Amino acid sequence: MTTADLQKKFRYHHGNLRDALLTASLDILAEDGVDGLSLRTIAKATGVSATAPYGHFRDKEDLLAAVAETGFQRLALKMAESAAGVKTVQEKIERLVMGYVRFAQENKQLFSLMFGRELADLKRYPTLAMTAGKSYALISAALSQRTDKQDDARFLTVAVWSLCHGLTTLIIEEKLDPAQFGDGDMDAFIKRTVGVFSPHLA
Amino acid sequence: MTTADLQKKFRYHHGNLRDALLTASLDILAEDGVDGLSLRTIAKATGVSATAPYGHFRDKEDLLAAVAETGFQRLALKMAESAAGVKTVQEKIERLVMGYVRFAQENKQLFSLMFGRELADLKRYPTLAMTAGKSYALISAALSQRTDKQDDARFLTVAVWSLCHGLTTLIIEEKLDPAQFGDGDMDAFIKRTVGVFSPHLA
DNA sequence: GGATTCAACTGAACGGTGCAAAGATACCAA
DNA sequence: TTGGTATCTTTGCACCGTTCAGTTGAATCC
Repeated sequence: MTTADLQKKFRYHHGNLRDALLTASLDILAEDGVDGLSLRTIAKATGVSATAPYGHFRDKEDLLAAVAETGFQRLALKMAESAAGVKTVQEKIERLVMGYVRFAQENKQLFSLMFGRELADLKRYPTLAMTAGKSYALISAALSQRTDKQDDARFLTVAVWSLCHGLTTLIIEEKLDPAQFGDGDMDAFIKRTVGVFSPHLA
Repeated sequence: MTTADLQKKFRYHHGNLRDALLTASLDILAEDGVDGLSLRTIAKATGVSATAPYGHFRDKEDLLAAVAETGFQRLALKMAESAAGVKTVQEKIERLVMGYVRFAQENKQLFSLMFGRELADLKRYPTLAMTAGKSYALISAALSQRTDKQDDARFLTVAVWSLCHGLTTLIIEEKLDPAQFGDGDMDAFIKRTVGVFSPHLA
C-alpha cells in the first residue's frame, strides 16, 4: 500500500500525470510567462521525459487549452465572489468588472494565455468555450435583473462585456495614461468608468 | 543608371532591403498569419540569406514592431476616413468605431500582431507607442468637441476606447453569439452598441 | 506463481526556430 | 588602383514541437 502510493506520487505510471502537468504548467506560467511555457520545460518540471505529455494531450495546444480552462473557472469564481451580496444592478456590474480586472492583474500571464492567439479557435475546444461563457453569463444575468427595456438588453450586454474586456486589456498592458488613471485608486477608477452605463441601469 | 537601378531592385546592397523585408512581412502576415512569420520565411521571400535582416533590425521583435507601426498608421487613417465629414459627436464616435472594427476585419492578422503579446512592452518602441496613440487621439478629440461636462471627459474617453477595442476583439475572434449579432448588418449593430453612450453625447 | 498483455513512459531523431560569430563581397572614397 | 566599410552569407548552436520505435511495469489469465 505505502510503496504503491509512494510510487504513484513520484513515478507517473497510471493516473496523476495529467494533473501534475497542469499544475506544473500553471507554476511555470506564473513564473516565466507564456513564452517560457514549453512542453520540454513542463515535462522536466514534472520529472518526466519530454514526450510523456503526448500520452495525455493531443498536442501542446490541447494542454494549453486545459490550463486556460482552469483559468476561466477561476475568473468566473472571482467575479462571482466580487459581486456576492450586492443588490443593485449598477453595483453588481461594477463589482463584476472589478473582479474581472483584479483577476487579470493577479494572473497576468494566465489571462494573457486565456485570450491570446494560441487558443484562437475555441471551436476546437467545446468545454473551454463553455467554461469561458460563464463569465459572460454573469454579466448577462445581472443585466437581465432590470425588468424594463428588455429589448435592448442584448446590446447593453455586449457593450458592458466589451468595455469590461477592453478596459482590462488597457489596464494590464499599461496602455493607460497614468494621468487618466486618477490617483491610483483602482476601484474608484473602475467604478467611475463603468458609471457611463448608469443611465441604462436605473 | 539602368544597371545600378536593376541591381538595387534584385540585389539588396545598399538601401532598400529594410523596406523590402517589411513589405514581404506584410504579405506573409496576411497570407499565413503571425505564426507563419519567421525570419527565415521573410528572408527567403525577399531573396536574401536568413540572417540578413539583422543588419537592419536588432532582433525579430524589432522587425515586428516596424510592421506593427505601419499597421497603426493604417488604422488611424481608416478611422479618420470613416469619420470624415461627419458633424455630430455621436455620429463621429460611431464612425470611428466602425473604422476600427472594419480595419480589424480586413487585416485580421496584422491587427492581431499589433495587439498581441509579441510587442508587449511598448516602452521598448517609443515611435510605435506614439503611432499607436493616434487612434486614441482621434476618439479623444471627437469627445472633447462636447463643451459641457468636461470634467468626466477623461472617463468617457477611456470607456469609449475600451468598448471600441473590446467590441472589435469580440467580433473578429467570433466570440459573439450570432443571436446577439442581429441580422448581419454590422454597421447597424455597431451603431446600436455604441448607442449606449448617447446619454453622454448630447 | 509464472507468462502474457497492454497502456504508460523513454530515447533518439527530424525539421523548424531565433540568433551569434566569423567569413565573403560589393561599393565608395582616396 | 587600392584600401575601408557597410552589407550580406555561411556556419553553427541551443531550443522548440512532434513522430516513432523501443522499454518498462502493473494487471490479467493460466
